[in-house]
Amino acid sequence: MMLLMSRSTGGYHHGNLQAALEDAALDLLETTSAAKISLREVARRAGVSHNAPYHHFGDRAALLRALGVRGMAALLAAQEEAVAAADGPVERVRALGLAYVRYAAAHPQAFALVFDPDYCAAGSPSAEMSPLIARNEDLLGGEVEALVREPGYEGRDPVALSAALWSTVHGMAQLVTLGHLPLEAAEPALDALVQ
Amino acid sequence: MMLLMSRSTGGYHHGNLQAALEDAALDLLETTSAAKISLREVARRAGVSHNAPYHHFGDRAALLRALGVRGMAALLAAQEEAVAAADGPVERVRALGLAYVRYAAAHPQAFALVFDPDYCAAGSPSAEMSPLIARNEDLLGGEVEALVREPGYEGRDPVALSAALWSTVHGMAQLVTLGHLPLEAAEPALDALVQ
DNA sequence: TCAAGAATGTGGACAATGACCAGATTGGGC
DNA sequence: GCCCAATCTGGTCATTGTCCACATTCTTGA
Repeated sequence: MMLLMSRSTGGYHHGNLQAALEDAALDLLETTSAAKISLREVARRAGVSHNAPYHHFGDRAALLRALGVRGMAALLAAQEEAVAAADGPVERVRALGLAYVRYAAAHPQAFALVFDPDYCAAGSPSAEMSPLIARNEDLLGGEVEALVREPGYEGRDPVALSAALWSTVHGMAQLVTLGHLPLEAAEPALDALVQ
Repeated sequence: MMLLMSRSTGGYHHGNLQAALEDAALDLLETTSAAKISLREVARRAGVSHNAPYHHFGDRAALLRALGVRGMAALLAAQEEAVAAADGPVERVRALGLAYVRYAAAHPQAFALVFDPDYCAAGSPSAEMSPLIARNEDLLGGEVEALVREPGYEGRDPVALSAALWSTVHGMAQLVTLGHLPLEAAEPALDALVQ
């Protein structure tokens, strides 16, 4: 019995160190880039020895990969929520893109981690990451399928259009988080393509 | 006399260590991400002690910033060359975008470094980086000015369109270098927006 | 019930690294 | 020709990732 207890103080055993480490690292990720997060600092924040994390993550990269999965899940959830709240094919695609950009702007380090090839390489995604990526591609693909049946978009290749739209919102997210583009410029820029 | 000598062997003084360090680091950048490049390894490759680089670069980040400037210059040159070789406003914008993506595909680590906030923050660009960024924005902005006078693009806001196109090609470059999008998909995707 | 044994924790160790210091070597300007 | 600044060297230190041996606790099965 007593699954998933969270007795976080006192005992020799932490109780739920895995989640505590991810939480501590996620906290650090609010203000620090993934490259600068040290496993030892995370362990210190969780109140355990510098070696305890190795019983839950094979190495530093594994912890960051787990954070990447969390970030991807949050990014996907933000898009799904925005799509569900929007009316009409054009408006749904617009909402999806804006949600993508806004998530990146709100959590720049987490967003960067999701697409950091040092930890989350697209070539060999983790077992947890793969389905999230697939769901995201399906989400966008489905909305674009509906879009190309709208007047003004008929006859466009949905595959090429999906790739173009993903590129656009991803680039926007990058440029906004980097400071090359103000967040307020994202919406009019997106409207310049999806009017 | 004898400015810029390059006596690279023998003497206690290298002769042109600054450039040699950048070259060595640039070599490493062909196969290794910026985050994994160590100053000591660069010094080893240049055949000097682990401390020599500090006489030419304040710290590790300064060396990587210098590489970022080189990368940005190369990215800009690739675009300028492509634009000069293309005919007509639409075709020039297309060529510019493809050059951007192709440069990234050819030099993924260098491209990533140019936009790595840990080294090349957009908020406080170095004195060498600023004019390059400005030139790149002018280049794109000028081509888009010409584009919006073309049939099919009249009346579009050139500022919003510039931001959108930069976002698109930048996102494409990211997704291609990350492996989320095959390079061959870039051209048709770009054509889905700039037909 | 209670004794393995698996999980999970601790501290110690080691190599690599970034950064600083003092001192050696060199070269150009007076 | 001499001095000073630029350049390069080795030494040192704190931090980090990772491995090892060992301690503690939980669980499981006889």
